[in-house]
Amino acid sequence: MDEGESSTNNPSRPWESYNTVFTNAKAGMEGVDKEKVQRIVYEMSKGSKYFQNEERKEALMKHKIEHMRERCAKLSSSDLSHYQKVVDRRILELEATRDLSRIWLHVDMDAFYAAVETLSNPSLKGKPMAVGGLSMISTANYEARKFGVRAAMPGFIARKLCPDLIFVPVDFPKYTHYSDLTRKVFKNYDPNFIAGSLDEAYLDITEVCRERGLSGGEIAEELRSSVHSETEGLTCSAGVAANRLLAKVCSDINKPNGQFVLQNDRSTVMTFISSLPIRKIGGIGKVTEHILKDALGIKTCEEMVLKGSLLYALFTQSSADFFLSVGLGLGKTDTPEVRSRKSISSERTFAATGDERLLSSKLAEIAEMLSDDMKKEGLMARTLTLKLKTASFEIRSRAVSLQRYTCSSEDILKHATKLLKAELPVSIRLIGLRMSQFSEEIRHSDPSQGTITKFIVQKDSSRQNMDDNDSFDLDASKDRLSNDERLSLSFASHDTSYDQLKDVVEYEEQSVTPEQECKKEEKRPQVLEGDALLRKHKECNSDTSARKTEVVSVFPQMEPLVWVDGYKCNLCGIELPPSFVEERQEHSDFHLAQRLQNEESGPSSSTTPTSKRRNLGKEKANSKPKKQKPNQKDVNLSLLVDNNKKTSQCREVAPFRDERRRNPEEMKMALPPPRLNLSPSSSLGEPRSLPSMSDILTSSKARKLDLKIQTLGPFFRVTGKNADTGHEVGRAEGVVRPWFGRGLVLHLDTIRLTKETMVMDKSLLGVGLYVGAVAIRHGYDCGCRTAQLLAIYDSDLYHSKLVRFYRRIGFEEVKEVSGSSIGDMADMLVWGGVGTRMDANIHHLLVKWSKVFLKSIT
DNA sequence: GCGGATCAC
DNA sequence: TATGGTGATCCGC
Repeated sequence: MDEGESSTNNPSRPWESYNTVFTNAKAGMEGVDKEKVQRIVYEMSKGSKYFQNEERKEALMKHKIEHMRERCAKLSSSDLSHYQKVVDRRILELEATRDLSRIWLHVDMDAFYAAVETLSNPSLKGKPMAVGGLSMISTANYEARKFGVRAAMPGFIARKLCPDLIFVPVDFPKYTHYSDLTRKVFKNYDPNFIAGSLDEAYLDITEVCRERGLSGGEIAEELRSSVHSETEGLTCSAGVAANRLLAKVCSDINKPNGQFVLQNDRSTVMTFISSLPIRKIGGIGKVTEHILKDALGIKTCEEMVLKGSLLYALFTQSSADFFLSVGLGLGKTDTPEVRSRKSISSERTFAATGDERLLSSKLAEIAEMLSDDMKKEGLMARTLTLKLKTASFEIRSRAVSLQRYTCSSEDILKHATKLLKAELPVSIRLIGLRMSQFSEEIRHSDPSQGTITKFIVQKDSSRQNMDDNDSFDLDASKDRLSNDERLSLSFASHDTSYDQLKDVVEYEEQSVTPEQECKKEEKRPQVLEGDALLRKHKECNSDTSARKTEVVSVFPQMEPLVWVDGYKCNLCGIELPPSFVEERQEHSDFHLAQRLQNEESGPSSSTTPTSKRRNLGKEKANSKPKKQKPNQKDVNLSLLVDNNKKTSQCREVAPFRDERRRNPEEMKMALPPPRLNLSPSSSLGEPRSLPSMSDILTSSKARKLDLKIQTLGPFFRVTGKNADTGHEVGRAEGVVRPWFGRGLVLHLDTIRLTKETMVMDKSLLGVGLYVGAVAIRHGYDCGCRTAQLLAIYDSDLYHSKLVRFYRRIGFEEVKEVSGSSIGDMADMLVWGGVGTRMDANIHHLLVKWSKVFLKSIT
């Protein structure tokens, strides 16, 4: 830790001596051989998993600081003068909120747990003692602190520092009892006091002071004395100041068994705050302290104001506001609303293990504990978070939001198990479960009950095939092609207003022999981030002749799909009654997608929904999907059409394009207002616009990624190639089509990433995001509002990863297609499998991604 | 809404 | 031999 500064006993700067006290003598640590403590702690930690993790975290912090420095160095003087204006304005605004009319008192019990234990066992008095165990110490008494023993220190290290240390196990009921005694006292001074924890509280003593004509200091004396007698001997320290933030700082100054009063006048406050080290402020911890100190040279609260322009340039507005108000000595003065809990959790540490059965049983125990706690509190919640600490001390969390509120251990365990399985195999030393998003009594309805409005279909739409629908032509405004022309052109380049797309490669230009294609077909690709699965790198798709022929042979088949006898698909024989309008449309899509697929993967592929892995014939409809090894699968999504449909009667043929969206000016107006929040990546508060196709492509080039989009009528294909090797590393394909009254929908059939992706970009969102972004932007340019997909459920592990991946790039789960309901049947017929249907609002996706793509071009 | 981090006690 | 549990919040996806 830092060496204590020279301690001038300047009464107006008590924190300086306090600071000395803190490093040297706080809580009886005077005379501690800091060097020796430091050395022993280091010796005992060195090389351990814990230690390694600490090193990792430290490196991360250094990196953060370095990054902050770089950004700081890039700020121009005009940037700074701009932010200085922001600061000046903000200071005025904040200053206007300053309230010096309240008197706040912060009470903090001295070494509370240890003191209570000594109270109930006087023989401990005078002996070094710690509450806790060999793994962790909660509190140490003053005798122990002389040896350097401190709270949050592992017991085995403490014992090394102080071999005679007595360990007393924690006894919360006992502490709660004494805590209640203190609170009875607090209540006499402020019935609405805020209990921070068992051993500390904030009291607004303004009224008591006024009523009794006593100063804050006098009240503090009296209160502390009262606490001492009511608890039969416990001592506490107090701080008195105009707001809670300052009072908290003050209560630490003359600890233990002391108090400090800061007068309620502005200049006293400013003097007090000016040289106060930032670390003394609640909310500024080790990391923030380092970042501010090492990157910006801010060590004292005063410098928060002096360097305010840097803070506003480099941090979010809310962070900068906080820092600035700290620098001004401002803090909360109101009596806050009663805050209800927002989550409840249970977690346990154990000997690290990777044994699935052991972990399962741990998980079950924790689910049980959590459920019990919830029942005791009468809580129901719908978001479950699994927390893991790996053997290497890495913390992971995985969450799901459930359809219903629950507190049952069965529900919790069921979903927790899913989450856990998705992480295996992994060696774990801690499992935790947390529930949040509580139900409110007011809202009794099930939040999951999205309106599954089923519109009654009165008339079968006989036009199921998009072939006869001109609105699918992606380039309706110019040189519309006849069917014949389309065929001869094969996958024509998207006309594109983006020069970056000029280099679109026609399939004819590609050169891979059918032999190569067949060989490659055997190889299995790897997954995203090495975990998920993938399609092999360099797909068989690159065959020229085969593809061409395939295209020619496929597209002529795109005559309208016919429902024989009104209900039977003429292509595959599947039966769908006329009332299943949407399912029929999706089924039709399936055939089209399948053709596209065949065109790519060769003639050997079947063309019916009952083939390949999407196969889930009627006879298997209720059976569990076959488990496959992850590495045998593609990352494969199927985009569904929007589910909220109207009857054919209501149908309007949507214009192919929403022309409004083609107008850049109007497009801007449709955007959300620029964020006030000056986050690190926002440049000078300029309004953000959606990433254009050019933005995406430009940005991708910086990553050595060549993106191309090809279209054929409503179909599109996005390919991403490694700019250096020319190898394909990812692709997305699908179809754009109108949906009744809903405009156009982007139906993405597949997104695949190859093994090489890993080499190019370790980021999960890297190549996949770019490929997806081009597709989504394409959909946007076509006027689509919605995109949907099906994350195929092949195994717990794989499925969960897939869903998580799509969630991270912005899709949301719509429903589970599990095969358990009649409604699922149609989905299964269309998609040939079970899984999770997910969708996304295209505009939202672009907004969400804008930073990624706009950042890299500025 | 999710996941990682930070913070406090 | 060996480094906690609970809850909140913020930030960036």
